[in-house]
Amino acid sequence: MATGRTERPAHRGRGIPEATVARLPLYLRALSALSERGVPTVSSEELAAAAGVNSAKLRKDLSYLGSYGTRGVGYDVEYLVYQISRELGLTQDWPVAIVGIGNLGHALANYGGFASRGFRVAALLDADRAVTGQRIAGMVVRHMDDLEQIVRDDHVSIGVITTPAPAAQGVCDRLVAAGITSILNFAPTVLSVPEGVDVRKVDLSIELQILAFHEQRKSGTDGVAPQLPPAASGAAASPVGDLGGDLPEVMPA
Amino acid sequence: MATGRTERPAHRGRGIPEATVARLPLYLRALSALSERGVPTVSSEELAAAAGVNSAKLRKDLSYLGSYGTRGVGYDVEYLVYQISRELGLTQDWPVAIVGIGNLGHALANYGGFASRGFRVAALLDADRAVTGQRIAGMVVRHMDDLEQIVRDDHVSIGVITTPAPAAQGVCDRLVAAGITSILNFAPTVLSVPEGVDVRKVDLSIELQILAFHEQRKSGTDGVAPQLPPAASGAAASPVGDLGGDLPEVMPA
DNA sequence: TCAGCTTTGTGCACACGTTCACAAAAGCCT
DNA sequence: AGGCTTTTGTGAACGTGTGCACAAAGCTGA
Repeated sequence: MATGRTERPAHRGRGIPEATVARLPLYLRALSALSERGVPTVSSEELAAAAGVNSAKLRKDLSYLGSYGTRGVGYDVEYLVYQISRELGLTQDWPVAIVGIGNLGHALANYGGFASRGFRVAALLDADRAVTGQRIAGMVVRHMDDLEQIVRDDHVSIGVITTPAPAAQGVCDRLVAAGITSILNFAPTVLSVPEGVDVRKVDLSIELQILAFHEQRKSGTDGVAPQLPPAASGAAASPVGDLGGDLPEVMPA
Repeated sequence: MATGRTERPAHRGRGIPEATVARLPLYLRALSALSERGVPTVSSEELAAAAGVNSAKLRKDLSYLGSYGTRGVGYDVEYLVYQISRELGLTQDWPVAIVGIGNLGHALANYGGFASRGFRVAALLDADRAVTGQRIAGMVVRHMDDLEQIVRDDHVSIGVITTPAPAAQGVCDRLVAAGITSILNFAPTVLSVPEGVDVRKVDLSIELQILAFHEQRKSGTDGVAPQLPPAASGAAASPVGDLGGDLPEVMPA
């Protein structure tokens, strides 16, 4: 690599691997705990254990940020907290808007973890007039009609979608139209967004299904239902009793 | 996208790659929607679009389950729903216990998505006597003291931890001791478990931090804070405002 | 100053995951 | 029947992520 006006420590050049980015918050959390306990320095071995990864991976991850360790000693806790925070962009304020104040939205509004690390719930929104106006976690729930204005006035940069699945794409479109480029989606739906908009999803149902898969493997209950004969593939009727009947798409609001 | 990750060798003998397993629920959801609309067959292209992946990946994923498609035609929707359900172990019942009935536990207990696909909330548990005895979503909240008995009697196979972070490891240990080998952890902590126990985590704070990282990149606000001089490394005060003051561990319970 | 010990940073090899691109299969039409 | 069209299933190339193992760097003590 040559031309780049790299006024930065080595690697910062072009991009930290995505897998590394996903682990930085883990390291940050472990470091914060150490910081609170007044621990001044930590070795890659110790920090890795606290974060639940192996030490080589941790060292490689940190090396993408720069050479912030001291050989023979370890890493300075406070300094590393700062460097990771800066890299993740947590040294600035991130106003968040939660759209869809049902059970989950309600829980998130009261969620302590939200307020930390630079994230701040700037607005609660809902489309239902029976909900708007209520006070939750010290905030008044606003109506979706005000979305664009709220995003603009409060400089909201991250939208959290906790609506029922059928409403999610519509909400997403409005958020994007209002200028938001980062979305955290709790609705069990695939959102389509234009290039440049980041969507991350948190999907309870999917996590459970993955667990079920492994659980089945473990209990050897694997083939409980005898492998259905490949039979006439074109067969019309669902081979399975009811399973086809299918679920009500989740989120009873 | 939730984080989680179940560490595992992956392609073990007759195994399905972990990345594929994580997508099967997505396909299943898309197929269920098609099924409801009465669509009889679907091409890899269409299904891939509905699931938000590319078609080659989808075909390869499905090929791990077997050859369930018909060239020139596509896949039989009902049949594929069954095959994926069976592979994921959703043709059987999975009783779930939710431990920690704070805001989030409460929301999950009422969460419709839980009930679908073979998952069934079998028990709600809490350590606080002020909470136990309450009825939530038609169920009585039981005390942690009854955990072992409940797991045994109701054949609970999956534990969901929604306690404050400091309590999570203890709860986890008890779940494992009671024989549970699949845990979904919402508490912002790294859980350590013995070999053979699967833990997946859902961590709101981490997801937000990952979004913030990308958001920062996009808005070019990157280097706002000037590179802190390496300075006296042992510096006491956290260079960042309050960041160090780690979060109040979630869930005001 | 120098030997000895600790721990980082990273080159390298390998495992895993994604994408391309195409032959083979299946249905359809004349 | 045979050619044409569609679409699957998969080999192979490529990219990303992981883990080992070790040289280099820094500290400590004599």
